[in-house]
Amino acid sequence: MKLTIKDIAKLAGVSTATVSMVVNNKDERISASTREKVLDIVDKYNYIPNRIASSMVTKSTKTIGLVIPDITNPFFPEVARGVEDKANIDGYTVIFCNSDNVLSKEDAYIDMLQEKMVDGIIFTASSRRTNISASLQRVTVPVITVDRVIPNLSNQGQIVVDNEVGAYEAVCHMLAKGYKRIFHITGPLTSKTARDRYNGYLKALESNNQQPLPNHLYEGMYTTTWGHNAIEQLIEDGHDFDGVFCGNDMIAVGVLKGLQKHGLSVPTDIGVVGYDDVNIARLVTPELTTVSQPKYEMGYKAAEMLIKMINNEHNNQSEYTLSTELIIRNSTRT
Amino acid sequence: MKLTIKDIAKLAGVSTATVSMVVNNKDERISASTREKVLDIVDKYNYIPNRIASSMVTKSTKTIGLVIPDITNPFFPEVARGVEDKANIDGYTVIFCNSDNVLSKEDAYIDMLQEKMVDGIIFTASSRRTNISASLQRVTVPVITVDRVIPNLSNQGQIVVDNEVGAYEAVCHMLAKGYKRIFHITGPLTSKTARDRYNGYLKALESNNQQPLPNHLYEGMYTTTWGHNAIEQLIEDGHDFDGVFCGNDMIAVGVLKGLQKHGLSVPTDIGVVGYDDVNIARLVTPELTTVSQPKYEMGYKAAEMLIKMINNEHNNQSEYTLSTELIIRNSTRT
DNA sequence: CCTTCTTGTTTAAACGTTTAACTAAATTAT
DNA sequence: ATAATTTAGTTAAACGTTTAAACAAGAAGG
Repeated sequence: MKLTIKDIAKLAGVSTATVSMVVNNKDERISASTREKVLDIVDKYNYIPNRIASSMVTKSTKTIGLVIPDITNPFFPEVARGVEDKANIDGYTVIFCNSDNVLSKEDAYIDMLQEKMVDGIIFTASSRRTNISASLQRVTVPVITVDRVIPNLSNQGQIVVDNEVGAYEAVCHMLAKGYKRIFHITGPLTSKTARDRYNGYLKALESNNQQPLPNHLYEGMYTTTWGHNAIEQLIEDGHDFDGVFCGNDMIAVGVLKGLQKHGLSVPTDIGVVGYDDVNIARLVTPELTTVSQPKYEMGYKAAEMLIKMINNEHNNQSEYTLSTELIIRNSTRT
Repeated sequence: MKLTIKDIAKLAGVSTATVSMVVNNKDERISASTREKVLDIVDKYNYIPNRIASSMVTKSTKTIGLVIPDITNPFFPEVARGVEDKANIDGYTVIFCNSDNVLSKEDAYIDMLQEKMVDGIIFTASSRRTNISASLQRVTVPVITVDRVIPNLSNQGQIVVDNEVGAYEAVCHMLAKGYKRIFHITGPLTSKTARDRYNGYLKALESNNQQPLPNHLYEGMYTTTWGHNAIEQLIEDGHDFDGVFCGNDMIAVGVLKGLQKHGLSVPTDIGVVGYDDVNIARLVTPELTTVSQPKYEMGYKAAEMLIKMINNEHNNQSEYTLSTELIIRNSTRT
């Protein structure tokens, strides 16, 4: 039988107000003896306050929603962990939702979260989301978008990463190591993220006085399979190349496999650089040189910013830019 | 301004009961015209029902808690995804919690989930949890333990995997391929999981008329680092070996790296087998032969079982055993 | 000794739903 | 025409908290 505050009040011979005050440490005005009496009963009967009921009156659920494409994608566990850690520190709880980058699923989740009265939402939207939807329009709580921006959404904070600089540095590194004919294999250029990386690549070539090669761009998916296919294609196309800069690590791993299959040695013949620095990057052979994104920090900062917005300690339209770090391993020459 | 059911009722010129009935499709007794009138207003004003308030009266939050050690461990994202998918199908929402295998964190989360009135909990407990804690004792909702069992916990369903058979088959495969001196590198034997795998290993030797080698067991952590260290140690110890069966894939990856460093070729000189079949297994070189655990299905089944228990469609003390599958890749001879 | 403060506690309304019990009107049965 | 039944909707209590306002009793001030 679950005990309520009323039961405890009766057992302790006080009012529910008193019990409420002592269990919430709002007990400046409560005498020490009463406090102890109440606490004894609470302990003895294992009283568990019903936060649903408190939420009704306080209008705060201490819950935030996290909408990501897919926790199974190695990029997201760390982000999620960052979110959860910061949330937990501040007494928040995280509801997590996998949208598979499907707009209708995203919207359904947004509605669900609103119904559950979350205090705020952290959202990595599909790159196909070109404008605000009805569900998003209904959102009244603060939203932090991470790595993606939702056009026309108010009450939005943003966590972004400087992808252009990250890509720029990576490609400069390749050029510095003597790779001269570098191709770019990437995911869909519909996302700003992908375009920024591509631009960084182009700028690096430019500032090293190189013309981009003809047909230097292979656009596909963010998967190992695509990486593998793309490099096969590239070889088949008869291109003369000695480097490939990849849109993410999964692609790079596929590229590594493809090159290996064709007996091309990395890093001696060909240099390969990935993006993200997922755990796999350190485990493949050769270990992958890659641009590390601060995944955990992205999640952590997102939660931090969101909580500040929830508490009105933060202006409503703000942006936080994190930077990347080039991790040099063994898929590029030393 | 957020509208409540009262506002909608007033706008539609009906009672809140009527609105409630139509938005919940309990409207057999409502006339078509009234229903339409209400629905129009609901649409027009973007009414979002407050599920917190409903929960108060229905005593069901349609929320479940998921407590795992660490989403960052590549084993768990798939489990979590399985849970979330099934939960979502049935209209449940998932609160996720990372315990880092720390008992006090586990307990704190269990308490928190109870306070938030979750309808049930899915729990992968630390292997150090040898008995039921005060927090667990307070739990009144159903709990499904996955891959771990909590002694003396009532109202518990269990999802387990037949690890002994999985290990047995793996080691039999190695023996069949001609590996004769197989060592076992694993994580802490405090968990039943680890012990079952070890027993499977021993049984396989036995049924192939082999004595276990002296000092055949290296017990450490479930990490790449430990795998690497252990194999170094093993080599240093001067053991004559031609195979290693690993407690999980992370260890196996470390072993692969160590072997490579010492110029030992896999699978020709040495056979290596992992356990779990995390995504990395397919990406290392050589691709890892491993025992696949049905991770997604474990999560999915756990959610399914939990939801059945919540709806009292399932007996309270039940167990579901899933089986493993040996995935033969290139770290063992063909 | 009366008034005013202070301290400690209680009262009761409010939060936004659901739902059992009730009612009024319309229909059917007798 | 009246009673019984059906249909369509309403009323009001309940869920378990928090918290502003009220209150009672004792202490201090004049």
